[in-house]
Amino acid sequence: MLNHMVLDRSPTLDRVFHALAHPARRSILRRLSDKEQNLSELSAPLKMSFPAASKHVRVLEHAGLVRRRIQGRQHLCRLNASPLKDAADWTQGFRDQWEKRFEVLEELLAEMQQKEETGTQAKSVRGPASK
Amino acid sequence: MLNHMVLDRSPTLDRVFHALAHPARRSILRRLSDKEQNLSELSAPLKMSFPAASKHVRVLEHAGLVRRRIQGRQHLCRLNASPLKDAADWTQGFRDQWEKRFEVLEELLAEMQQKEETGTQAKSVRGPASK
DNA sequence: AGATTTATAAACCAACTGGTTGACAATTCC
DNA sequence: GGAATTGTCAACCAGTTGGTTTATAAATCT
Repeated sequence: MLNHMVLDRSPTLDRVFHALAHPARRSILRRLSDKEQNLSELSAPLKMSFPAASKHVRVLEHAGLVRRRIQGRQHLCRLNASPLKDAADWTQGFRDQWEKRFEVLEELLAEMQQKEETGTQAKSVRGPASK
Repeated sequence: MLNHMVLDRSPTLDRVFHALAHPARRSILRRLSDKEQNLSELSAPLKMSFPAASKHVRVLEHAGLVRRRIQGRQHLCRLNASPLKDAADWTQGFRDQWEKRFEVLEELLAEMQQKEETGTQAKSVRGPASK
């Protein structure tokens, strides 16, 4: 456990992960990675009312993932990806874990080869695995 | 926009990101990356009742991040990190975005150097970048 | 057998989410 | 000036979250 528990208490990560936990908001982020867009454009493809979409954008804003710039009657939104990096960094802290299964496979393979080499005697060719 | 909107509609990602959006649950995951632990051990450092901690573990389970194995009266929990990889992959899709600021800086730097080299004549030194 | 440990279940609660509709304000188009 | 576009706000609502407490079940210890 390299990181202390206190590092998991991060209101920022709370907000970012929560923001990512809704498909509509992920869709908005995706589309913003292309180009700046106003609320009407962002809400158009979503199957919900305009105010609902507007709320989702606000959630993204509060998570620091979206910045808005008002120009006339339009609110132009652009992506701010740096909080996404924080989220990515947090999850990457577990990379060893999800790669571990390869280690296990390698171990198993090594074990099988080991047994094959010492092969000739019939008994104990395949015992119940390591444990 | 390389990925379609439909790819953002993923109940699995919904559950994983939602699971990560609470500090207690992130703390649990962290501690499980060390070793298998039962519910009492997991709940001990959390400032909440045992049933509350138990509920958090269940949320992690439903997100596929934790597997439990009952042994006597203890429920031993272990981490299953593969859904974390999915989350990491999703966020990594924005890596270009949060690295873009460096590109901009590099461009700016290049432009400044350009101007310094060609010194005397000011115009048409660099058109607007690639795109 | 009785006490302790480990965990679930149920009832309850306040707060928040995610959606709706309707009214309104400001900007831009004709 | 009047109409259309863009967006906010407020009220409302059903469902979920995140926590509590109390009661209960099952396994283990003495």
